[in-house]
Amino acid sequence: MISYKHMEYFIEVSATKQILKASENLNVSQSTITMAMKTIEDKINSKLLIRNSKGIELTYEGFLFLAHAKRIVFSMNEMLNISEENNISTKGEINIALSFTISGYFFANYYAEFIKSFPNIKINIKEASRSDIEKGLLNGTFDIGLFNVALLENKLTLKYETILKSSRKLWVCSNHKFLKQQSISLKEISKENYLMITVDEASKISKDYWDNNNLIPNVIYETNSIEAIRSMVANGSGVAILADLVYRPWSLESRKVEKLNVIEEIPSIDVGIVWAKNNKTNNDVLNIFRKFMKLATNAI
Amino acid sequence: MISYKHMEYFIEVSATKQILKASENLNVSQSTITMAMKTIEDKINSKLLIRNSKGIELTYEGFLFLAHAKRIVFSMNEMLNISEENNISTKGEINIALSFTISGYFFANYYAEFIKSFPNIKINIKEASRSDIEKGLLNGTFDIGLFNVALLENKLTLKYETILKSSRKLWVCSNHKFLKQQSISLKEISKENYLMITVDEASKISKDYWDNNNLIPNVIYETNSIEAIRSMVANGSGVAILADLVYRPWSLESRKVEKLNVIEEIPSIDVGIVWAKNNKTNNDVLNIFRKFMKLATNAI
DNA sequence: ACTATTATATCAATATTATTGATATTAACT
DNA sequence: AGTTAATATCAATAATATTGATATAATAGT
Repeated sequence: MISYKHMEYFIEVSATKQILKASENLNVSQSTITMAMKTIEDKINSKLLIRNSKGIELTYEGFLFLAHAKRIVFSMNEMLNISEENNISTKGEINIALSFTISGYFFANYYAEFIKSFPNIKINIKEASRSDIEKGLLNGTFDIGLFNVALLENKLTLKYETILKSSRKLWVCSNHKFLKQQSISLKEISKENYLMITVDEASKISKDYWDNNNLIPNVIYETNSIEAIRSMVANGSGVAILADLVYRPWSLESRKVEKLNVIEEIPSIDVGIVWAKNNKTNNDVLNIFRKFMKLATNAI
Repeated sequence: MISYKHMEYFIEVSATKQILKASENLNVSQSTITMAMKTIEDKINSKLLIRNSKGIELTYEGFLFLAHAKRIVFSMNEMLNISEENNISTKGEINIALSFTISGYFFANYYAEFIKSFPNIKINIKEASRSDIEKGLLNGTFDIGLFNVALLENKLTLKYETILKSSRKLWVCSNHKFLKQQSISLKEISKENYLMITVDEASKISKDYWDNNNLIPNVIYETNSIEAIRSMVANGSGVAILADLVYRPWSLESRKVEKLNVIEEIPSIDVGIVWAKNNKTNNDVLNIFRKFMKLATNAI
């Protein structure tokens, strides 16, 4: 089985361009490296190295493997240092503001894990509109905001990091004719009954991509409730374009909702963690929270 | 030694919350998992699981480990599929435009690797200003642009992905008094002789962060040449704020350049790969190039 | 054409590590 | 106190990694 060691070996071989030199740098025998390289190539099932009398060269697959290996070794090293962090006892308080969508469909899981892990950090949560969150961050009411940063206005005074991209798909009921098609265009969708979600400026974004394609959806219903749309889609009342973020596979009832890709470019929801550049709050605590959210959401 | 297997085990244990169930799902004995978990904890040197009579719970370290493990397993799976891609024989042509900085300090290595890996893809490279690149992408002259996307203007018609963030630091000579200081502020820098780089709209960005802090640098020299600045900094003629991207550890001469962090927030160079949404060029080729650049630059 | 040099490859012996099955231990219910 | 349902331990065994000695191959210099 390929191990962490194998990858360190491979990285050293790539760096030195010679199996022998790599083995010397790693304090193992040359045959160890030769064998290890062979093991990797067997498992990957493709040649990674071109051996010649001067040393080795990477194949394209080797180059790809190297990129992955470096990432893995990097991640591994971070893991090995986990024990040193030990900031579980950090005390403090953070005021967090969430947009409606983030609050309902994103934050709950992470919140539970966070308070379990950091019992001494008090989190105050408030739901607010994107513009109110931005104002609050700037006047110090909130320390951290979580919302769709595609809409961020105060780009000079607020900093952010995107932690999750969630693409928008077409939702249809389980016996919809679209399910038999290879591809679906906005033009076709414009002929269907369309359910418009209005929460968190979604209709503003929606207008943009319909306008860009010179089309108008046949809106039969407008609502702030994602659950309402889910039900209506499931029983065939219409279709909607919504982010994967708010999708839940159907559980209780028999009727299901299916997701389909749309040909045209539709912007994703970019969930971001936002803070004011000049925020003076206990920085340890903010850093822990930011780091936590990044790590948690990175976990594929 | 921790292996890939260990991580799969750990992920399954986290998912089932029980060592026994995990062992059944993985078709190994319960003691195998118990031992494997112990091996991991020994190597990481911290408890990852809280064992109780109902099963297990993750500690905070366990939660962090899980995030890493998932990423690693994901990366591993991608690696194992490397052999299937096999798009080395793809034929085509791409017109690429680079900003000056990217051309001189970033692209060369990747270019060599790319043409070696894809001998049947012809790459035409042109150096141009950021605004000319944007125009060229929109009118079809260029397929792909590489430049600092912090400056991107045509956000609606061009798409991009950031592939590298390079932060800006203060460069000083090796016997500079700043090297003895704990921290350096823009205010202190404003009293030094300052060397201003003007290439690729750098002075525009520079003006922004000096203005934001209500300070004016004492510019004694303006140049388009990063090499000129490097030499002048090295022999003590002045200091400069430049991106890590263009830093090279000194080699030939004895005088060196040192890099220091500045207290104030200074924007990074965000190297991005940019293309027109409506570009009709052979999409296989563009995808290969984009994927290649992402992978290559991701490799820490 | 020969030889010295500098690489990688092979292979059987050995060392290390992972896995197992049987059994012990533990904590929570009843 | 006894039952249940979980994890922990441990010595035997299986699987894997490493080694040292040796083979093979390509290149450069004469």
